[in-house]
Amino acid sequence: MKPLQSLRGMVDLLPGQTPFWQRIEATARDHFRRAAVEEIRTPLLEVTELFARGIGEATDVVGKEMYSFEDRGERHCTLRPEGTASVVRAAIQHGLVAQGPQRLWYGGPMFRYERPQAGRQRQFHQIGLEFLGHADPRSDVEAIAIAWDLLMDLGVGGLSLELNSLGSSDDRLRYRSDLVTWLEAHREDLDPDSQQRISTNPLRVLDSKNAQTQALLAGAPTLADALSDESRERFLRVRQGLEALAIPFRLNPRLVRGLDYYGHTAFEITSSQLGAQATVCGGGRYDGLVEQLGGPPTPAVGWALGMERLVLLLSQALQDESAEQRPTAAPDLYVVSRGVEGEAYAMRLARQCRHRPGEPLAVQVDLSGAGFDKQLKRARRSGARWALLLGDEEAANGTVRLMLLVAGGGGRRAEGGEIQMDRLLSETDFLALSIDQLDA
RNA sequence: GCGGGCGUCGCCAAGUGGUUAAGGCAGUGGCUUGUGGCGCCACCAUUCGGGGGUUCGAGUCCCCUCGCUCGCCCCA
Repeated sequence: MKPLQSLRGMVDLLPGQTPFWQRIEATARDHFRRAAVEEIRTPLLEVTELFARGIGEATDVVGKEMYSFEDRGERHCTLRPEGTASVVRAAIQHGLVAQGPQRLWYGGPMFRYERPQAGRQRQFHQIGLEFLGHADPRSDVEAIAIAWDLLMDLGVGGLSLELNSLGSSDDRLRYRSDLVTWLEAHREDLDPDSQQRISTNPLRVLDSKNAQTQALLAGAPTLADALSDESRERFLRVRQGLEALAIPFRLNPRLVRGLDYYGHTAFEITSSQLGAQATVCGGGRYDGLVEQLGGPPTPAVGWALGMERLVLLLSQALQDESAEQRPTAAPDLYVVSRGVEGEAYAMRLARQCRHRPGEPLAVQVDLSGAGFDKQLKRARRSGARWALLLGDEEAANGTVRLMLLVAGGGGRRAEGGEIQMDRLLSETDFLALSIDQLDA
């Protein structure tokens, strides 16, 4: 029988990886809690129309990247390609926006049918933040600040924040026609992709990666010049807000978001260490979306960050750190036992250690029944600080032999001592014990 | 959707048309039911991602396909 495989672009996270994910998730949770942002969870599956209307029919995401199908009730369903549309839908459906401004975050898998490459999969994971009902430029600033602080706290270096204003929808409409006029006049000098985009999505020509096109664009009308006084003032206040918080940013007049719902503030946090898919976090303002999805007119701002890309950066950043600092799931205690009485004693003791008053220990019991040296070898490899050695003798007199497994000289060395069982269970600072504090 | 590179054991990896597919790590069992980063012994790919073809003979050449990977597109 042929072994089954996961679908293309669907990735398993093995135990060696999950500690990185847990660290990011825990840090994010903590930052959201401290910023009074509440969690919302929405279904992975939504009606297709939500994304078609929310993200935009003409976008690549909707046009060719969605996992869409009909369910048994002939409903048109889509595995969510992003989180914002669902959050907005849920907020409208449950009348959240009517109850005042919402500060929400979400996390979980998203699905886009794309060709996998570095930092891009078909099932990928995002953590996102959405502020609904805030129009003040300070809400843009705070949203960005939360993302920035979170990434800084994770110790991911080499990041830069790029910022732009897309203006109001009127600004963009006006600019769009100016730009199309200009692009048509220079059609011959553009790369084929960009020529194509004049009719499909002219703003995207701005962030073309073609060097010749980029050089040519120096003479094109800029979005900044097309902004109304009001939009300009708004953008200024966002920049001043970031400066006041000492968050460094770089203005990028070419920064254009791919989803239709963005306007005014648009930003990306990118890393130089990621290859082609360099954006770790992206977001901006989307004042029209709530209304477009059938809700009351509601200003909004938000962002999403890509977990896979962040994990990539985090594991790079931690490569230089010592093994001790890297996140692992190593137990505190590895229990080695032999003999009928000893093995029973081990099971009992392990359970008691896991429920120790004050300081429960993470305990792994060796269940192999192999010889002591084999079990000890595994104890060393488990990464545990201590090994407990239990046999019938210890079971009989209520002692345990304790072995310190310390790092050093390229491996883990063990030094032994003895400790009474009640002390093992009551010692308040067990994990900090050193070998000479043992009973024998 | 388009282009480049690559697929030999869980991981790393030799092999480039000739008979039985190196080796290392990990794993399992033993020497050894009782002690320390060991050591020794044994086991661990009827088969080289899959399918066709060329050939007396294919892991090695050709075609298709699947997958991985990097880039384009796009995006987080």
